[in-house]
Amino acid sequence: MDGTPIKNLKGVGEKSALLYNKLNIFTIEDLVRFYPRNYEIMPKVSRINEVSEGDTGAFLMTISARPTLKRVRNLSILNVSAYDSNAKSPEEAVKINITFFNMPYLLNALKAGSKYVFIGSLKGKRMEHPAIYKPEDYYALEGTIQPLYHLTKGLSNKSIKKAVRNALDKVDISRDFLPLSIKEKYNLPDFSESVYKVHFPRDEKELRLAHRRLAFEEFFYFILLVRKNKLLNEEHASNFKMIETAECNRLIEALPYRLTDEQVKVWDEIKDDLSKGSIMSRMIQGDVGSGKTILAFLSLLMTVTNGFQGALMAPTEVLAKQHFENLTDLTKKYKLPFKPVLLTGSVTKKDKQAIYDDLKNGRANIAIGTHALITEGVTYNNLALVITDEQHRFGVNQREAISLKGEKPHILVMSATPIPRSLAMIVYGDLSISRIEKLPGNRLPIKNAVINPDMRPNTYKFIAKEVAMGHQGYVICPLVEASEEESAFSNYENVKDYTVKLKSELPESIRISTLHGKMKAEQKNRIMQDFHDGLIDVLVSTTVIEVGINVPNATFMVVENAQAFGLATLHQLRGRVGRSDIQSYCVFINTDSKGEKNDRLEILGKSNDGFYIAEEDLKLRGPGDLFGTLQSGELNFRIADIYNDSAVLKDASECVDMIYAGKSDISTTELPYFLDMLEKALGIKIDSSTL
DNA sequence: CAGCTCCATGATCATTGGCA
DNA sequence: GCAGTGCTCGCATGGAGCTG
DNA sequence: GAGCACTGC
Repeated sequence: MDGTPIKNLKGVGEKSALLYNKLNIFTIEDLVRFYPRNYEIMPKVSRINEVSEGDTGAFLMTISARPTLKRVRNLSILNVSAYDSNAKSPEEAVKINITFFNMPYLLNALKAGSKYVFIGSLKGKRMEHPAIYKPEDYYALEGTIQPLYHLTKGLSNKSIKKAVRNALDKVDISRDFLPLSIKEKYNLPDFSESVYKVHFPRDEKELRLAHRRLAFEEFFYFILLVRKNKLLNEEHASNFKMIETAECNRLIEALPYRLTDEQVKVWDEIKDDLSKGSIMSRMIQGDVGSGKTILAFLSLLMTVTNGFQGALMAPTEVLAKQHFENLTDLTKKYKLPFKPVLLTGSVTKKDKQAIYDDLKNGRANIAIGTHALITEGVTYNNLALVITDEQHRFGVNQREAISLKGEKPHILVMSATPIPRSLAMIVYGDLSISRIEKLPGNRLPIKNAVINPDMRPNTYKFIAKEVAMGHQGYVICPLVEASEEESAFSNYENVKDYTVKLKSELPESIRISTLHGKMKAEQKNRIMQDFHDGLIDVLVSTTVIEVGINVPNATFMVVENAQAFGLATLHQLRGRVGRSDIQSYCVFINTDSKGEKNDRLEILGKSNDGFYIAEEDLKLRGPGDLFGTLQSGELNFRIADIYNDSAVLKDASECVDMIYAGKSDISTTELPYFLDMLEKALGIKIDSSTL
């Protein structure tokens, strides 16, 4: 393809090249593969009275007089009056007023008598900031789907669009990484065509097809990589073969609780992996609170007692510190042979050096920290086990990086991200998966209720009752404070007003406080601390309540406007209660008048199992719900999304399976080319004798 | 905490229509 | 490399939410 | 008005 620098494109000079660099675009190819973030449909031109109040429309208007320009302090205001160009006579034409702020140059651009298409929403007979098109330009765009790109300050959507168009003309994207037979089988268009159409589709059908094609390719190569990792690990004997040690059993016996059957089962699997002589790559999936951490500690214990080192990586410093403290406590309490060090970004250089030394000569046998554990120049004496907590930040490539780092350690991944089983098997295909589905025995399942707004009084009574029993709880609202203007969210409850409301609804003795993202960190911490110490009974909050915050005495949660949240978020939120042996409750208030999203809430009402919820959630999605709902944090693909494109993911997986099973229809003529390409482009080797 | 992107917002007078 | 011309595209600010 | 292409030096 084309590695020519972006600067060589017409219209892109020094300055904008730098801006493109900010978006990670350096070459023309990068630009061409800078896929839209979303799309907009250009409305068809209509008459004023054909569009209902508040909706966006396109109107052909004639400017009736030279615009007027006013200044108020630093604000320049431009008013334009225009009338419907299609009216039989100017006298009876509908007149509207259009306002632009801070765009004084339009004064001379919009000439009296000339016609333009304005796109915007009418408020009565006024519009603010419509987009302006010359009629002849707009008729070419009418009804089309236009791309919306990620921007950076200084680059407009328009300029990127233009640059992409140029680039598409210029660059040669005739290469195609998918063999013909596969394309035919799965009905996938050519690469070049797809790239073009994902930017500039003629209609939705074309867009979907192009998107599917590109997603397929992305998944396809991803899965090949995963597969390669899997083989790599299976093939190689481990240098760290372990044996079961008495210490582990001693710890299990000494713990104040018993491991659940599932935990025992997973522990057996881990022991087996570690002792059988090949490299372990295992993932433990389990909801928050399912008891993964103790299994991680046990694995580390086994490693240490075998005379090796272990590392535990957490996604954030805070979590790393928590792990470190927990492990240190455990070490003291049960006299375990751990000699842990904490290694995070904020450790000073001097201390770091000492830690490096300890790890290198083996004086420390456990390293706990963030990403820094593997990326920086840390060397270990005999690192045998790497555990990563919260997989999602460490993709396959990192997994590969870990195993490439000198001696290949065993890898254990812990994840609380509930991914439907069917998808997990594909995406984590290089890992053996263990699941912990039941919560530890002393935890009672949370009782859920999905209710209508008119049940609120009962809810308040319920809150009062719980508090009277000495319990605490949360009330979650979608917004921080009321927005002045009406918008899609204006009907939602907000933290500030709701606190006031609750105070009046509940007995005065109940201590209510608020927490939201706009507060200073220090203030937030204090409130969390107070809540933790039982000085607050009810905490009204947005979704900021820290993940990992653990207040066992919190037994109830009320979620206002529950339908406004995603299932995953709600499930995550609910995880804040039910953290002890006291019965906990979660109330979802559904204020959706049409009752449309009830399905999703019903799922939550029915089950506390994150995996079940994820599975059902997936079923509820239509084939390809809107584009542009990128899951954050999840395995990030350029264009594909494992949820929205789950069908494509399955196709691609099946396709790779066929290839490995030697059942692919790749013709013998293109096979060598395909294998060659795989190896050169991606370093993936497939033994051609299996094909 | 900082830095960034996205998104909504931004100023009146005058006019209008319903109701006491 | 620099100066001059003519082209296209162009707002500024603050809160919200995300990431390093 | 900023950036850019293009021209002419």
